[in-house]
Amino acid sequence: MNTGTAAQRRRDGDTVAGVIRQWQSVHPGLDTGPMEIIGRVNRCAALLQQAEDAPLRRAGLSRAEFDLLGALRRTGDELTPGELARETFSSGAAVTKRVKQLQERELVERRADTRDRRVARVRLTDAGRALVDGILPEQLAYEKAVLAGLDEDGHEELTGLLSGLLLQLEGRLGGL
Amino acid sequence: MNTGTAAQRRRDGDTVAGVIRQWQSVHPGLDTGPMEIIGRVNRCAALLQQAEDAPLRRAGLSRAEFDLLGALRRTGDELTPGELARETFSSGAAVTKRVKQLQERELVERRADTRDRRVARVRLTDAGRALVDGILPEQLAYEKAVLAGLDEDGHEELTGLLSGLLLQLEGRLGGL
DNA sequence: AGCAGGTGTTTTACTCGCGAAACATTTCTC
DNA sequence: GAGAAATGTTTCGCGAGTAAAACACCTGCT
Repeated sequence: MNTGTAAQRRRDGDTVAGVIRQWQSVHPGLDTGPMEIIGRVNRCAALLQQAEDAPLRRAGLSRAEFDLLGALRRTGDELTPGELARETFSSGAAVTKRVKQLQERELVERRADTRDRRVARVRLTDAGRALVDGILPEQLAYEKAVLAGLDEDGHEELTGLLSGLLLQLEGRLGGL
Repeated sequence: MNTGTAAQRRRDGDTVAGVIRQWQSVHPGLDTGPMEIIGRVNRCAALLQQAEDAPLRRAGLSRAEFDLLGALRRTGDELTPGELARETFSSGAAVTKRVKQLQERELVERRADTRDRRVARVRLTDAGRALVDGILPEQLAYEKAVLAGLDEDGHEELTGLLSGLLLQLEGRLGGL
């Protein structure tokens, strides 16, 4: 005897489903449809960050610091504080502080731009590059393990759908 | 002439696609597959929070405060600080502080439990309930607008897939 | 050239959240 | 029923992030 599809059974089983049921019972008319997706995106992100913060802290880094180092690593080049702020979604002031600390730990270097003396140029040291290259595969391996519960087709589909959602969000915010 | 499926065009167009390309060009061997999903989940969550924080601040609330009020509202009952901490994913100390502030604004009340004098019981005032009931539909309407870009079937599918991912994450973390 | 306004970065002052320790009360154990 | 262990909450000290002001430099106008 089966009470529904596999997707339905999944959907009724996570914590977000419980939250939505609570809202429904308190506010019977409310359109809780969006929560089914948005609530789950938020909760997934929160749990993922929580899980990935542990190995980072073992390496002596906060997530924000790792994001900064990662941005430098993947662009393969020097970035200015302003670019780093945009790239890592944080304020300029926060970047200033983080760069100072990472510099003291000799993970990044800064030099003055010769053309425009307002701007600084930040780049990874060899130690900084090595640190990122050591941590990143660990993170990816953990993520791969989490995703192993979904089949191949699921990955494809999920990627496409999330991409659509993300484009909506980026377009909508970019438009303002 | 068409260069690929709609999903592919979407996938190549968002900012996460650009980040992944950067990693690939700097680390050609790396298995960046997980980023296609995890990276997008994280970015979606970040943009959503950013978008939804604005209306909250207009109402004089932080996201954390709104989460606390929301937990009280949807359970329909009194909660202890400990329960609120678990429900809102934050530390007990943070809950203590927030309750104190919300109490000063007369959005929540506290009374002592008669059975167990260690525990406090926190509940919404009428003003607190009205505030949540005013904000929530606004949030849901915004979310609905964002999701309007995806079709009906997309909602169903996305919900099911995210739920599967979330179950993995909750099981994995719960097991530790 | 000189200065008005724009852009990039840092400093300042403050808020917020956390972990650890302290405190208060209950529950277990003998 | 007295002490020990467990449980629930609050206080304390600190680190991190923000917004706004201050600062430094560039650029275009006259």
